[in-house]
Amino acid sequence: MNFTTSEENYIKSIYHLQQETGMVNTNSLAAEMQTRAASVTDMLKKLKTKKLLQYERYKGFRLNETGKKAALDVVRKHRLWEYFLAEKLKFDWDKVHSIAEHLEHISSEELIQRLDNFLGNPSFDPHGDPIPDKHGKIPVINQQSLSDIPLKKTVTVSSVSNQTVQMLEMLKHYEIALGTQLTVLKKFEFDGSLEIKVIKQSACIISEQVAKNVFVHYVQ
Amino acid sequence: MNFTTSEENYIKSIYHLQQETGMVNTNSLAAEMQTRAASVTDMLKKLKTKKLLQYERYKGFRLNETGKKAALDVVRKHRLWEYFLAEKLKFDWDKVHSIAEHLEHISSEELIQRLDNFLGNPSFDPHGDPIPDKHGKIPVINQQSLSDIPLKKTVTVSSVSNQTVQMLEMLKHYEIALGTQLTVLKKFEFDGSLEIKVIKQSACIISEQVAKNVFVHYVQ
DNA sequence: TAATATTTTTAGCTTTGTCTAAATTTAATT
DNA sequence: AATTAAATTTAGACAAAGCTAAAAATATTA
Repeated sequence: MNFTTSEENYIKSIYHLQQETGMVNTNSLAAEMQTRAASVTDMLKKLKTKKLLQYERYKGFRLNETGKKAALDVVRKHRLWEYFLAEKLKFDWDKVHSIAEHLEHISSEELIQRLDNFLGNPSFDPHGDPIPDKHGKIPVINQQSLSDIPLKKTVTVSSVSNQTVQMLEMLKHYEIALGTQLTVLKKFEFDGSLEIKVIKQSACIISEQVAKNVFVHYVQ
Repeated sequence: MNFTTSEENYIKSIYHLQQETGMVNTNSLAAEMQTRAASVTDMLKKLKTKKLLQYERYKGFRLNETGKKAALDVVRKHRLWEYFLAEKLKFDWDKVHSIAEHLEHISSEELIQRLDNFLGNPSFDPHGDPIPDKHGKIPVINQQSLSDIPLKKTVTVSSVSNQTVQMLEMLKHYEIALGTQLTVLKKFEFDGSLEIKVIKQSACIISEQVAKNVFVHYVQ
C-alpha cells in the first residue's frame, strides 16, 4: 500500500513510541510530532480505516503487524539515506537526520534496493541504529549502556540513543564516535559521572546523562 | 526563497516551455503538466504574487529573472540526481527521470553541493542535458541534430531531445547511448530515414523522427 | 462519591492545490 | 462587422492536513 508523507510520519512516530511503552496515547504522539491532539485524532481515524492500527476512542492505540511493517519500511529508508549522507557525502552525523527525514518519503522499491546494494548492505546507520532489511528484519547487537560497564574493560561505542543535535555535538567535542574504543576508569558516586579514557586521548569526565545514552559492546 | 513541490513543478514546466516559445500560454502549460487550465490560472496568480513571472490576464506569461533562477535550481537538482541514479546506482537511463522528479524537491543547499562534489561536478546528465551550476550557469556544447550531419563524418552522441520512455527504449534497442560513435552512411529521400553505422556494430536504419531527436558533435 | 483535573474527541474553520461549470475575453471566420 | 470558436478566467466545491474552542470521557483527588 502507498502512504502520504504525513501518514508515514505518524506511523513512524507511533512505532518509536510503542517500542518503549507498548500502548501509545494521543497526547504523547502529539508531543512527539509537535502537533495538536486534535490533529492526531484525525489521523488515527484515517490509519484505522487503512487497517494499520488497533484503536478505540479514549483507549490508546498501537500499530498492528501491517502497520509495523509500514513503519519498518520508513525506518529502513531513513537509515539507509542517513548512511549514504554520512558515508558518501561526508555529512557530520548530527546533520544527517533532518535531511533523511525528507528522503525517507520517496517511494521506489527499486531505488531503495539499489541504494542498499550501492552502500554495501550496511547493518547499522551512522548513529549505530540497526537498518531493517526489506522484509523488516532488524539486525541485533549485544550492547549495554556505558553507565553499566564495569571499570577497566575496553569497549567499543556502538550506538547513541539520544540523537538530538545537542547530544551529538557534545560527543563530537569529546571526539567520541561510533567505533571509538574507550575504558571506564572511575565512577563518581556524587553525581554518577564517569571518568573515561578514549584511546589515544587523555582521560576526561562525562556526565551520567551522557553515559546513559551511549551504548557499547565489549571488544572481542 | 522557498517553494512548495507544486510551485517548483510549475516553475520548471514554464521554464522548459518558454525555452522554445518565449511566451507561454495557459493551455499549453496545462497540457504539459497534465492538469486543467483553471488550476494553472490559480497557480499563476500565486507565482505572480511571489514576483516570479510577468503575467497579465489573457495575455500569456513568462518567468522573470528570479523565476528563471528558481527554475534552474530545480533543473540542477533534477539532473544531478539523475546522474547519481544512472552513474552510481546503475539505473537504466529511461528510469532515472521519474525518480528524480521526486528527489529534485528536497531543499538543502548543502545536500546538493555535496552531491555535486561527490559526483565529480558533472556537466551533463545521463540524457546529455547540461547541468546548471549553483549560480544557474549552463555549460554549452556544440551539437547538431543527427539528421543534419553530412555522410561519412564520425560523430559522438551527446544528447537526446525526446526523453520519453518509448524513445529511450528504442535507442537502447539500437545500442545507441551517450558517447556512442557512429557515421551516417546514406540518407533515403523517400522518408528521410538514415542508414547509420555504429562503431563495432553492423549498419542499420533509423527513422527521420529518431534522427531528429539525437544530437551529436564531431569527434575531434 | 462528588468535585475537579486531565485527556481525548468533536465541530467547525483555514490553507493548499485541485476540480467542474459557467462567464468572460480574445481570436477566427463567414 | 457579426457570429462562432477557442482560450482563459472566475466562482464555487472538494479533499488533505492542520488549527482552535468546546464538549465528552476518563482519571484523580478531596
